[in-house]
Amino acid sequence: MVRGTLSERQQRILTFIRNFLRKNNYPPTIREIGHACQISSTSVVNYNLNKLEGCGLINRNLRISRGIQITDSTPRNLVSIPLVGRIFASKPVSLPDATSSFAPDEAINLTRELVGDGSELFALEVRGDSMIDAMIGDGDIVVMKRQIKARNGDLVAVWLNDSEETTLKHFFLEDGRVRLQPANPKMQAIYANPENVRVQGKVVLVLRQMDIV
Amino acid sequence: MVRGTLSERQQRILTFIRNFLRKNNYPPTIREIGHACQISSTSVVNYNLNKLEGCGLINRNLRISRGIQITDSTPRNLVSIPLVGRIFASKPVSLPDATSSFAPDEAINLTRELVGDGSELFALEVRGDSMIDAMIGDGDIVVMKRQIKARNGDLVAVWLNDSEETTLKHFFLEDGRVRLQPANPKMQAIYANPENVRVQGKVVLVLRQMDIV
DNA sequence: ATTGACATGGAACACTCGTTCTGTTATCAT
DNA sequence: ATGATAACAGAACGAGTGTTCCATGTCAAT
Repeated sequence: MVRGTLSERQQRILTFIRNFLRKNNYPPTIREIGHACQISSTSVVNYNLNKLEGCGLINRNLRISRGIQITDSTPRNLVSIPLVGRIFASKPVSLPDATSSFAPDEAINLTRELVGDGSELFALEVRGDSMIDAMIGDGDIVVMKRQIKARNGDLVAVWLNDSEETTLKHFFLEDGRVRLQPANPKMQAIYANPENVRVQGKVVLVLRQMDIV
Repeated sequence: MVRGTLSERQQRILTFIRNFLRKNNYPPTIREIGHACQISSTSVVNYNLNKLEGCGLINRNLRISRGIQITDSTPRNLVSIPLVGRIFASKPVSLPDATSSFAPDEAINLTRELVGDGSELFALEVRGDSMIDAMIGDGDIVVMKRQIKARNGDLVAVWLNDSEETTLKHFFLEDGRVRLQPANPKMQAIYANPENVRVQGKVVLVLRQMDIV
């Protein structure tokens, strides 16, 4: 049976499951479906659920209660990224404590499509225009992956010992020295001694949110 | 009971529920939790679940199977935003057809926290460095809300009739003329006649994705 | 009319699963 | 010691829930 050849009942069952799932975060039982769709018999619901599974629209885990999964629909794989603080050019980034928990409103939720499935992610809000040469402005949010080493070309947050500041630059290790290249091609690169450069993390994603009316 | 005063068992139960939910899209039963956390007695699981509910970390729907909801954590409200094309400075943006459907891989999923619940959203990939004065670089993705009129201060995509190009600028209508202000404060504003300016949409969010290892 | 595939109802059965009850252990203040 | 309280274990009960079987109705093809 192909998609499109759904009976009206099957259509209603499917949308009911979707709505129920969105509202309750758990799937309905056969009897709940039947009640909502005016089907008195559990066997009929079961019958139509099997049809829907035949179409590949749902998955059923037999013998367990509420064992219905909707196959299509939006990818549910969200990552909750803690917004651990703000980044100033004059201070090193304060990295999150691995054991600490964070308030839920201080987190950014993004899909895995965007940030991958790696852990060790954290987000910082940029303060000031000091990162403007990396095309990152005041109020922007940078999602970073905590790592100590950088590969050539990575956009990383680095702490410079001598000038005592944190900046976001593209990292290159060349001829025994570190070249820190701004993203903006009009601006000059900085050269530094590797011992004076401490990599704090690598930028995975930049997010700038405008006012929503 | 306050957060942070969770016993190790309660902590493990909570994370197990999270993982189970992410994997199966339906909550576990008391016995499944017990099995995973090495708790032989269902009453103990029940006991700790009530504790967790007391902290407000979960909600329980009594008497129904798998009736556990996690209160914090992932908001399920995703918006699928069609990636309708690329934006070049030399061309007007091609707006999406309202009736056309789009391939699912050509969409970006974001939470409503980030983009609001408005419709009329579409995304464009920026090509070239022509928008660099708005701190938007090659490869960036701008999420836009389709609208014809702009309010002062909005970052909008505008088509300039005389110079025949599209740029992203902050929009100001002053003294009968339009001031287009780059985001980068170091750069000069452009002044134009209102008849020569056609607003194509307002930028809601900018997204820059780096390479993920 | 007859057949057969398909969709439906109703009921009974058996397993799943939340709840509750009783009892045990450990800790701590009285 | 004594009692109170928190945390735990085991068992049993009953409601929740998926499954199965049999009977009924519909509709097109024969």
